[in-house]
Amino acid sequence: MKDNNDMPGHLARRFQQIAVAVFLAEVGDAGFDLTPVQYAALATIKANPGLDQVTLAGLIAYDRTTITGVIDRLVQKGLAERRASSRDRRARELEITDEGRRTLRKITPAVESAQRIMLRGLSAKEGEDLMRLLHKAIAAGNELSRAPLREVQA
Amino acid sequence: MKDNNDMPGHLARRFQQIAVAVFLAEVGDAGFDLTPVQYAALATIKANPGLDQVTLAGLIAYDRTTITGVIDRLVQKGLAERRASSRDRRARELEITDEGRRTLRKITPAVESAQRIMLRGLSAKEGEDLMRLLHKAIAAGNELSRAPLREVQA
DNA sequence: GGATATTGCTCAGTATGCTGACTATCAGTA
DNA sequence: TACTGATAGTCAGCATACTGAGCAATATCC
Repeated sequence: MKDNNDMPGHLARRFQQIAVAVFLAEVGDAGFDLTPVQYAALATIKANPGLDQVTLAGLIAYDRTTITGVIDRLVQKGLAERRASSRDRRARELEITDEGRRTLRKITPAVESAQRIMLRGLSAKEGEDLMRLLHKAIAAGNELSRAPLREVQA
Repeated sequence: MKDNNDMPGHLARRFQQIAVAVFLAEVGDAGFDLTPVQYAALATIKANPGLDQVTLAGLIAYDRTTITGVIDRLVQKGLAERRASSRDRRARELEITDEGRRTLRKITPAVESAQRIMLRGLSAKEGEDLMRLLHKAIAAGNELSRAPLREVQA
């Protein structure tokens, strides 16, 4: 019988599990309380001021029902703001706060350190290969999850 | 600013997200209601009859608090049994049921199909490379998560 | 043998992720 | 303008994962 550990799905789960643990440890040691998911959302809000929740979800491939709670927590921590859109009364425009900007800036070294640690078993070339292969597999499977990645339309 | 999509942590999350979606779709189409996590647990119980929950958790790198619920659901579906150990009254010995065995056998094609689909963007060699690199990164990071992989001691 | 430490398991609480349903709103069309 | 369909967001419910705490039982050490 094939070992679980030889299945890509199982390896995916395990790598993700380690990645999250490393991220939380590094960021926690730096004195911040922010999850990988919250970090990605906050960084994307900063890079795309005023975007709505669906667009944000598409940019980081989160489900729209997941993003609601993530933003709730960012708002609750004072890192982001959610306000009604004037163009479309269904939509909420998202903005990063000064506090959010400060947090992002100060947290960056820990985030970068985490990315290095989760690849620490690999050489530089192997790390690049892994990222390239993951990218390729993800691109091919993008439409297979309920929350595919969506580019911003011009 | 570095794009989220260039961070190994983000790629890990996305690949895992797709892997789970593909698994559920293939297994669901085959007429079964089993998650990737439940499948791995059930297959590991079958391969190691009578093992206790902590050992099971170690073999598939699940947290001990997570495994409780997973087993609850396997038992509830009639696929596994949990009974008190005679050697150690704290421990629960796990066994697969006939129904569980039948399910595992019938579900295998769908599981294998899912593994192929999640790598469909890659050539055979690229797929092997990805698995090898994931393996290596995971081995180096094994102790960094709360739920590391543990071999069975002889 | 008895105190102490460790271990197996469970539980409460929190954070992703998903399915499916629902409301409010907008867009296109007859 | 009224109808229809699509879209933005939320909610309830379920399944991982984790933190931290606790209980019961076993192991270890003096």
